[in-house]
Amino acid sequence: MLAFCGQDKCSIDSSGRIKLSQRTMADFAEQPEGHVVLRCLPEGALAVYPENIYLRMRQGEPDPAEKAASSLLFRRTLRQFGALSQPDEISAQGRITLPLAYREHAGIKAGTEVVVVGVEIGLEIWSSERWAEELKRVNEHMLEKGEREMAADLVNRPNN
Amino acid sequence: MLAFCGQDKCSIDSSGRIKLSQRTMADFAEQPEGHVVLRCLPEGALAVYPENIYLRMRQGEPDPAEKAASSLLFRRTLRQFGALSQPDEISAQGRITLPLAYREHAGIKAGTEVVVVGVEIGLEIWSSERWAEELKRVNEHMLEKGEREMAADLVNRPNN
DNA sequence: TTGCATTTTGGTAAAAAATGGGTAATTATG
DNA sequence: CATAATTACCCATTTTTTACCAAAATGCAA
Repeated sequence: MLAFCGQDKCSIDSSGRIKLSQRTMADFAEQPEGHVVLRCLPEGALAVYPENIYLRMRQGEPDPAEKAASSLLFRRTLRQFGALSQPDEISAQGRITLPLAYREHAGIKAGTEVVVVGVEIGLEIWSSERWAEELKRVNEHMLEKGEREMAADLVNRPNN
Repeated sequence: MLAFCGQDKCSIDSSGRIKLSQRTMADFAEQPEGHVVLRCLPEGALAVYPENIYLRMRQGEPDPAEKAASSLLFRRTLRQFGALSQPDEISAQGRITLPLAYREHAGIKAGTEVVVVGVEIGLEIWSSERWAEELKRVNEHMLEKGEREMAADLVNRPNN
């Protein structure tokens, strides 16, 4: 029921772990043994997905080995998913450890504040600064789109 | 499930060996044979594939002898795989020895740091510097793609 | 063939890092 | 304002990593 939504602020401890809120833990509770998949997003944040969600994202190339042998582009694709995704688990106490390489990708330093954002199919973890920028960007995009909608309404359907 | 993924930093000892992480060793342990194939990639890194994956890469050629007789291009392909791939094995302690010629190809000096990268069908071993460049390139590509998506969203579907 | 020197391999101990748990402080709630 | 719940920080334990050393294997030359 309305899983994975809202925002939570929380802090990263010195070994790179965050404690999830009760609500968030409940959303992941169905996962066997707390297994989830962590993924680096190009926009500079980390995503946490339930395993089945990730598998659906990654559903398959028919013959990856043969393609990898001949195509550099395809090897990059494998690299992009392989290197930037890895299994992780949520501990019994609701903590999740973010590997160093992934923290660096997301611009998250140990001891700082992060924002945990629900994205309906899973979570995203943002550094506070980047999250503020992202929110701003999304908002501006929507406004711009609205402007264009208004303009189009004038042009296309003047008698409506 | 989700084998060969994530990134690990580790160092090469003075005789050119690296110690794989627990997770990586487990991924190889699931493979039918203990043998692996080492391969020099044109992008300047080394790949480590389970033997069965490598065989699948190479089984695409129906009649290599006949082709080799007539095609220079094909002979170059055979050369590329023959010379730049060789069997290797992972020791009982999870260590793998990289031959000097292969290390040089990948720009890896003894005693330095390398990054072990999962690529879903196997591993890749990169020098730290080259991996940073490769990651940057992959990321910038994805970002550029994202920007174009955003732009298209404004132009194409104003009523959406 | 034999002895020496060099490289390679496996093991071990010290260091570093990850993990789990507990407690104090802060925040939310009645 | 008091109580309860949550959070974050800290410390002890365990695991993993790394660097070093010894034994074995290999190659070379006398």
